[in-house]
Amino acid sequence: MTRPAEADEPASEAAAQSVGYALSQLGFETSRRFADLEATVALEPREFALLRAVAERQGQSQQAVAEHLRIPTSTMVAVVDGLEEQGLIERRLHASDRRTRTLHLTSKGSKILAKAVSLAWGFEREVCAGFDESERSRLLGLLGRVADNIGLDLDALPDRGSGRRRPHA
Amino acid sequence: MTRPAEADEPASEAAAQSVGYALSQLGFETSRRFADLEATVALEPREFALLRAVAERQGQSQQAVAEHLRIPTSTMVAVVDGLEEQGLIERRLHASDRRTRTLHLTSKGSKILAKAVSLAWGFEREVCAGFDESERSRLLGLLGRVADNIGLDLDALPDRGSGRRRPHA
DNA sequence: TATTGTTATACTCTATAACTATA
DNA sequence: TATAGTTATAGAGTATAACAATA
Repeated sequence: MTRPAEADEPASEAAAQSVGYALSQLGFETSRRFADLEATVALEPREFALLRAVAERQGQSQQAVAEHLRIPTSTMVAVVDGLEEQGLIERRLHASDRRTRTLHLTSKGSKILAKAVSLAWGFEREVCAGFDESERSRLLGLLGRVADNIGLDLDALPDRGSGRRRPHA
Repeated sequence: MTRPAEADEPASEAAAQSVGYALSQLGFETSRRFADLEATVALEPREFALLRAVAERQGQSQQAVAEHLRIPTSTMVAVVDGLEEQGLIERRLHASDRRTRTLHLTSKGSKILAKAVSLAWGFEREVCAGFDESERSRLLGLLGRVADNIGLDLDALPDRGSGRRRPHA
């Protein structure tokens, strides 16, 4: 970036011209929209994430999935409870270790997950409406460079620090 | 975008190739980094926003600023209390209406704001490291189109719904 | 003694609504 | 009666740590 770096540049003009601000706003809004969309199939984002994690390799222990998702086990219990009540996953006893519970997708859970994934792709199409393939990959490339700049691994699972974060403004 | 839209595309591969996911992750992370950075001058993001709003036109009523920032007046009180305790702004009595308090930046507040703005620009340079001017404006242009696609006005102040939002994953 | 999962609890953040003092 | 600001309160969400069963 070549933009001037005067410290006393009018703060009010910074917003529209700032990549950081734009990313913050877009991230907040896309998360919100995505959550609203998944609510259509009665899933919260983290429930969606959990379903995907379980689908990826069924029979994982509850703790293994919790670590994968980087949520504390106490939270994990509540999320699993909810999904089990909805009949989307089920806890089973581990073959040899009776302390651990393995997680499995039910057929209903599998159907809901398929719908949820479909919704997610629909959202992606909405986000990228009017982009041809080269534009979309260019955008992904630029975003990847930004991620590198701030040391974020886009392929990794989110590292939710100690909680909530608001868009800066 | 021209990407195929199969509903049952492997969810695990979606992440890295998805603009929505990338935006969500980047937005979360940039917000976090920005907050950490502003903490350097003992400011939270919304305190920074409040300082900017007051600086933009001093003497506004507390309520006017609250509406501008879209935060409930009860929250506003707490934020103003904090900034006043730090000596960055001060409440004054309105000339003619003794119910309202007008907000003013102190000289200390002005200095801190200048530092905070400088930090924000430094962060922007970090985010856009290695980008030449045309790349940066291309990125801003693409992000602007995404914002249009989802009906987000990047020039407007954030509309924080009923609270926290996590990156979808 | 260590580990899996569970429960209890305490904390932060936010918003709603009651309250006061003015108008 | 309406409005600016304040205070009180209740809810959601989270994490920490005590706990029970098993290894």
